[in-house]
Amino acid sequence: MGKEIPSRSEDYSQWYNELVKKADLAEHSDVRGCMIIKPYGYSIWEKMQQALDKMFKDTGHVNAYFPLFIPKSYLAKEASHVEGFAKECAVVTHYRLKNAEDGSGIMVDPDAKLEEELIIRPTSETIIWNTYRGWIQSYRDLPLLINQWANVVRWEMRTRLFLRTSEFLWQEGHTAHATSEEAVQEAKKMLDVYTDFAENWMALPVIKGVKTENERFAGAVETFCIEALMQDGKALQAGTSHFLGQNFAKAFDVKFASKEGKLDYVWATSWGVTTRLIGALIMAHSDDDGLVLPPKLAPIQVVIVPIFKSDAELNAITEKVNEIMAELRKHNITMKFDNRDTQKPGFKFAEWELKGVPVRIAIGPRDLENGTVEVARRDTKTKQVMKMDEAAVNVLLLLDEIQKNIYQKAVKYRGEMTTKVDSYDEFKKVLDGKAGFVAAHWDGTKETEAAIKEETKATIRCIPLDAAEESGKCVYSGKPSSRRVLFARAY
RNA sequence: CGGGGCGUGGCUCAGUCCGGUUAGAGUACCUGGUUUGGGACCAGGGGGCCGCAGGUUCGAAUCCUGCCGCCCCGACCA
Repeated sequence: MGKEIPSRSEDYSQWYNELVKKADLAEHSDVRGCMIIKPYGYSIWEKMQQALDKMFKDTGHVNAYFPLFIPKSYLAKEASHVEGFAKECAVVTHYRLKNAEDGSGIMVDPDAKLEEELIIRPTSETIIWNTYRGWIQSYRDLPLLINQWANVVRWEMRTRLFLRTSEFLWQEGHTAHATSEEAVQEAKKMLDVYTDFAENWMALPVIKGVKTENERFAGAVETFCIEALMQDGKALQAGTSHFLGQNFAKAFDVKFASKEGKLDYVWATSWGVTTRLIGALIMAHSDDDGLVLPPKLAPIQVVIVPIFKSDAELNAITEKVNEIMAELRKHNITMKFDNRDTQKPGFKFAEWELKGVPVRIAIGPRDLENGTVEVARRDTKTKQVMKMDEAAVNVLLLLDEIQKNIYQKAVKYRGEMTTKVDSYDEFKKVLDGKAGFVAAHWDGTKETEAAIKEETKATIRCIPLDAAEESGKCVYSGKPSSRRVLFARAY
């Protein structure tokens, strides 16, 4: 983009919006709060889906699909669940339109009112648990490990491309278990899967943790999460995994006969990640020139730009390019040979950098003469000339190196942006100054958490799972605390 | 729903305070030519009910009234 990443948060929002549009990822729809994901943006989601889906399968899960519509009465069955989602539900009340009698156009037919309203799913726990009742009778039916890829609708007041839209795409896993321990283990296992995905695919370091009661998912006993840090110093929840206890089993009367012949409610988990991850990817790695995509998720991993004056020259280059591409294709590298004659090389360089393609190969007459190619990497913006017959193998190594490098860069940034503080003054100073994660002692009460949120807009992102025991005093109340929790302003 | 900002060719905007020729620029687009190792240049061309409706005026993008829409900030949230 050739524009510096702004540090002020409003400017950062605008910069982000501009980047999303310029890189051809998505745009706002005319439909309230909805987003159109354009082909380039969607192809990143497809890459994410492929990787995640394989991880789910490898951990024993299978895919299924449940209805978009949820009868209102289902949603009402779990008290805290309905309370959590009631304010943001889209509701279907009628099933037919008709021509208005006064000729003013089309109108909702008042005679076509539904007896029971249907809610467009904001999440599928209720309809799935209503279904599970019929699927589970015995311990032999357990565990039930199902995932669904779907869209959901939450009527958000304020939307942002990818980070929060009225409709979004996600995957939601819903599992049923015979014991509490097994369910907790499942929730933690899926948190590990998300962590693995974030760090090794997205090159995004995350903190694994537990949510406080205030931030817990509506209907969960415990919410685990991964929290990431964006380049403007704000935190982003990148994924959640919930231990639901027996809440939904009780609400939907899902019992099983144990080996001992006793009847008991089953134990549940649910877990999900969304297209928000694309937003995370953008905000974690982009630089002044545009997107920086980790090679493992880049829809195009290598772009090849020929530099030519004549058709003859292009033909000679194409011959060499085909050899390199054939070699790379053996390793399942996705490539684009940008042989358009309508744009100049400099234009193409800038365009593919904006789109975050990790590696660019340029071949011109000079290279044909010397038997070389120019290889440029997106993350460091450096380039080197190398022998043509070594290009393929070097590019493979380079892709790995880029993947590691952007991860390391993000780790370093997060380290610099995580501050331990021991007083409330310091706490506020850090939040208003460099921002980022603030590790502080907290007395464990809702009231303190709410007061801090009210005064500073910072929330407890999580209680890190690996938080060391450390006695201290709550920065707000001065009461004793046994470990630090992570605060931040968040998306 | 509150606070701020904005609506002018596809996009980004100037012009509005202080009304006055045919409404401008950059960019994108089309044609021709020269170019091509970091976002090309020259020449020509097409494209506007200035958000909508009403009012004031000899005359409105500009002033007044109402409405609609969008963006940013906050409340809500993945």
